[in-house]
Formats: sequence, C-alpha cells, structure tokens
Amino acid sequence: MPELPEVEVVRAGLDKWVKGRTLETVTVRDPRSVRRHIDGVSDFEETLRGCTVSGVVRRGKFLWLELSGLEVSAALVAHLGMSGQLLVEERTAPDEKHLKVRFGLEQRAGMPDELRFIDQRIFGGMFLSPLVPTADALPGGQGSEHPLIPQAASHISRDVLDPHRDDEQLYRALRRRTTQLKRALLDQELIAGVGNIYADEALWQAKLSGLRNTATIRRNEVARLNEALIDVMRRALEAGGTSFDSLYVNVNGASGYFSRSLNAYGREGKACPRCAANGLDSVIRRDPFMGRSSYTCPTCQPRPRRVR
DNA sequence: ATATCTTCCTGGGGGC
DNA sequence: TGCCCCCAGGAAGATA
Repeated sequence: MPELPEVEVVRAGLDKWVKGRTLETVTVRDPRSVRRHIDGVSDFEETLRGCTVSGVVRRGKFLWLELSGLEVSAALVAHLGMSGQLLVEERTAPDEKHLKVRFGLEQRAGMPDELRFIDQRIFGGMFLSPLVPTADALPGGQGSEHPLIPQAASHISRDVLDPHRDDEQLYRALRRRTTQLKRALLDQELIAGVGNIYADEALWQAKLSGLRNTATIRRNEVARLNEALIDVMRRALEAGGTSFDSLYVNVNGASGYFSRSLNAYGREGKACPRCAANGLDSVIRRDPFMGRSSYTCPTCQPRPRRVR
C-alpha cells in the first residue's frame, strides 16, 4: 500500500527514467483509471500526446509530471491509490493483467521505451489537473521550489518529509481539531503522506495511543510524534530506495522491504518489541478502526481514560 | 462549518 | 472442490 515512502521511490524512478522524454503515444486501456480526467478518455490521450516530461514532483501521496508542450498549463497527476504501480518497461514486454494506461516514450539509448500505469483495484488513477499557486508558499520564495501545484492536490498540507514544516505547525494543526489522533494523522489536510501502516508505526514509536483526543495533546507529545513520523518514513525510504537503479519501479517490492521491520502494524498476537526488550510481556492487539484495523501495544501506548 | 460515513474496486482467504 | 462473503486500502463526495 503506497504511502509517502513508496510514492517517493516511484518519483525518484520516474525522475531518472522518464524526465526529459516525450510521450509519443498515449493509450488508455481502462477508462476507469482516468475517470478523474473530466474531459474524457480521448481528450486525455490527445492532449498528452507529444508532451515532454519536464519534472517529477510529489507531495504526500500525490505524484505529478510537469509537462512542456501543453497549450494550457497543467500537470499529469498520478495517484496510486492502494494498488497502483508505474513501471518503465520495453514496449514489447507482455501486458500485465491490470495494465490500465500506457505511454510510449521517445527512444533513448539504454532506456526502456514505455511507461505503464498498472492498478488492480482502481482506487488510483491518472488525470490532467490545472496548476495553481500553492496556498502555503513561503515568503521570499523559500520552500517554493514548486510554487505551482495541481488543483487536485492543492488542498493537502506539506508532507512528513517536507523540510519547510516543523512540530509546532503539526501541534497547531492538531489542536485546531477535535478528533482522535489517528484520524487526524490520516487527514491529508493536516499532514500529508501518512496512511494506515505508517500511522500505526509512528504512534507506536512515539508511545501514543491513536485514540487520544487531538484537543488535549501536549507539545512534547507532538514533538515525539513528529520525530517518529519522520524517522519511520526515512527508514522506509531507505529500505525501498534500493530499487532506484533497477529498470523499473515496483511499488509492491518497495513496501515489501520495509514490511520486515514493522513493529506494530499487522503484528496482532505477537510480542511488542519494545516491551520485550524491557523484559515486559505485552502483545500487539488489533482493534477495528474506520472499517479497517489499528495495531497497538496496550502497555506502552496507553489508551486515554475517556475515549470520545 | 466541522466531523464522520459511504463509495469506488478486485482478488485473496476463510468459512461452510 | 467450489462458492460466497468479507476484507484491505486512499480520498472524494455525501451526510450528519
């Protein structure tokens, strides 16, 4: 499930293999994968044909290709949803079962000539979105390496690894809301890039229960949480980053590396590693959460006395 | 206005 | 063996 680190691995791969190249052909194999493109499948194909990819940018889980050669300024947004992949391959490679969109790339020595969007569950998609100024560009251009952002991603906040963000901002964002801490972490408008897996991991690392009320969270707790978020994302990125040089970027492979080092997520019934190291006997539990699951250690992530 | 619920999808796995 | 149902997940849109 691609969260920030997995999407960053994809971004880096596209930056290496696709940036600077022209999209010579565009073929949509499943219209559902471009349903967010409001002008329809034909417009998607025709508008993009002949464009050159001038940059590859990410914020949170949103990824977009900056383009030259368009009449109206827009970016090609890709969201991987939960099963999306972007692969760079030879045009002659057999079609993947869930191949949705293919982009024939201008020939270049030693580089594969096709970009493919593959998506089993179709929660993801690709579409053109007009570029608008970021609402949070900093004065003096600082932090405005990408002062324009696709409209479709303009509502989300700076992401966990954005250098122009700090724990004070996170504290204020959390305090503005009255909701459970984990819900807030998953809200891309408060902090971008966190999904269910890394939310559980960061909360575990910070020794915080996701049931805590954001309205009563303390500064030092938010500082701990922010540090944990950054650390978890960085470690996942390092684990997935090994595939930067491979000929294609495999999202599932990228997240797979890190799954070996998860401490809480998916570990129901297994010992809490921190408690075990401290000679305590505590077991990770799974609880229903918004129609899915939360994994926590009941000992080192104490539940608030009163849960809203 | 804010907070939460529902919907979009498919395939793997459990239960019968 | 096979069928059915549930579940996983992100985020837009609907609803409270």
